[in-house]
Amino acid sequence: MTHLSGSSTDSPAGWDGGRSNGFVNGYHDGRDGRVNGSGAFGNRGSLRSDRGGRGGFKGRGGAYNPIQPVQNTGMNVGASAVAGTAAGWRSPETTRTGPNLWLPTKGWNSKCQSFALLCLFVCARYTDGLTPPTPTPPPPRSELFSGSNTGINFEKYDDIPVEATGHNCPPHIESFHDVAMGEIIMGNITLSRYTRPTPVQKHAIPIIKTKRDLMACAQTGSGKTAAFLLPVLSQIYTDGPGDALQAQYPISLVLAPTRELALQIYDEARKFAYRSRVRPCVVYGGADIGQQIRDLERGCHLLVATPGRLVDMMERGKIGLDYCSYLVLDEADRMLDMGFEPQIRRIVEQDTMPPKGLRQTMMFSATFPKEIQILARDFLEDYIFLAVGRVGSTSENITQKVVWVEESDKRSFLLDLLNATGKDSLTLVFVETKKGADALEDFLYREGYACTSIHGDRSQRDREEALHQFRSGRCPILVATAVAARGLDICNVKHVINFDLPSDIEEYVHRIGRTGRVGNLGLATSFFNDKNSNITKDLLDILVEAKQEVPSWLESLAYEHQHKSSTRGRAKR
DNA sequence: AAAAAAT
Repeated sequence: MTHLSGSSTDSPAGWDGGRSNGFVNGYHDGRDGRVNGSGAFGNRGSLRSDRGGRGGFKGRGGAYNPIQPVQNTGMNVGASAVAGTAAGWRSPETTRTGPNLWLPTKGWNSKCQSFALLCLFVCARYTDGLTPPTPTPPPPRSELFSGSNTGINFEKYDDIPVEATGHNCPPHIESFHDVAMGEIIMGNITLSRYTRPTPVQKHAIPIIKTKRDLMACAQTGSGKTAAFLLPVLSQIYTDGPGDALQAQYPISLVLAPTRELALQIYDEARKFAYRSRVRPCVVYGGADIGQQIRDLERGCHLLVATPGRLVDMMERGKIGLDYCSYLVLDEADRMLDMGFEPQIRRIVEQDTMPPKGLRQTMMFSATFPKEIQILARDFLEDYIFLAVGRVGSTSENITQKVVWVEESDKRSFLLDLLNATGKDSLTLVFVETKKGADALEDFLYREGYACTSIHGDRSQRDREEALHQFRSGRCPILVATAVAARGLDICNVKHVINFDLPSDIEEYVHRIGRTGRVGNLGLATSFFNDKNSNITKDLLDILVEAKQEVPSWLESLAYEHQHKSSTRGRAKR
């Protein structure tokens, strides 16, 4: 979790351990009750044609600042004008002249009755086709907030050196109370049982609250997700939706490299948006697009997405990024590598999203190769670079073992490891190929182990089901490809096994980061043989830095490799 | 070479 769990690469989930079972069978429709259903904006016409794209910014008598949207300009027909007069979207500090739709009417502690009253008010008031986005009714608290799983080494995070560079970097905070995030956020922080911010949260929250662009690097499981969700949601509450009232114009966009990670971030966002008017949505491939569209039409202030499905939605005219003031790239180095970069440029630079400088851009990852940091500057303006610990380093809460295992011995060695594993802990086994994942799962299944597997050739339903079976402990062994390497916050993963080592060190860092999160201890075992010589040097460096035991054969190999390889270091990438 | 990401 990136949050304390939070980041994505870690996500905030870290604190409360695991996901909150917010969905069934891979679909997330019908998760909340609804006041007005969809179709609230029946008279708005098509997305593009009634706004003229960017042209919508003109004629407002002033420069448009999407980060601090002009309030109450009266320019948008319908919904925004109505909301303006209803004082619905203004800062709670400045407006209390009418029922405030953005905040609970009786403050944080009010119960569901006040929500019902609010709904009645909303229904009575908007009978003219100008109904605003549906408020999110409070789902059961227990569904959203599961127990905290902060570990015994949580306090040790304070020993990690922090680097924050850039113009006028605001001071860090020591407590969530040190920065004004509003009663809703503070209440949800309490419900999430976050007591103290993690280092990345201490620094990133004030930076984001002062509306600065940010490139943040922090170890896996150190709370990155919450580090961006909390301040971004807090800004949305404070600023109100501005002109982005219509369902299809999110104020904030979070992009993630895998569908399951997008889903996890969305679940975190729902947690922090509890009892607020902010409505998070998620779109990703492999799931019913019709359901996702219907969900969007009920209102979307914060959108979590994977790139392909988002582009599809944009091309269908279902989502406009014209008023997107906040852009977050989670697992940013992955999002900007060769596979994703064109799609990111398509979304961020070649459509209607406000340009850098007007929007606020935030990037998070546990790894961030120098070359990609340079590329990332294309999307940032006067940004602050934040690094908690060395970029790309691993948590000392993870015990890393590297063992020499020939290909032919891997299976029996794996069985030995599994047999030595406690009953209640989860084991994540990484392999390099999808075929390999299928084969290994079959093997373990035949050997009588309760296991499942996940990879990109599975149906989305199967993928989500496998993850659910694993998280819930029904299948305490998960065989996975790279799809599960980044960001997923699964509490109680005690052991990560690299049945096949990856070819680059970043992948290794993210994989083993599925354990040892938020101060908990974890174990990572990697099978090494002749096929892995490419990662020898980087792996050795990581082990030494994290004060791990280094096998003498690995040291020798690294020494030999150094003398025959001409492309050491980071010439690649 | 492989994995991921739209259909």
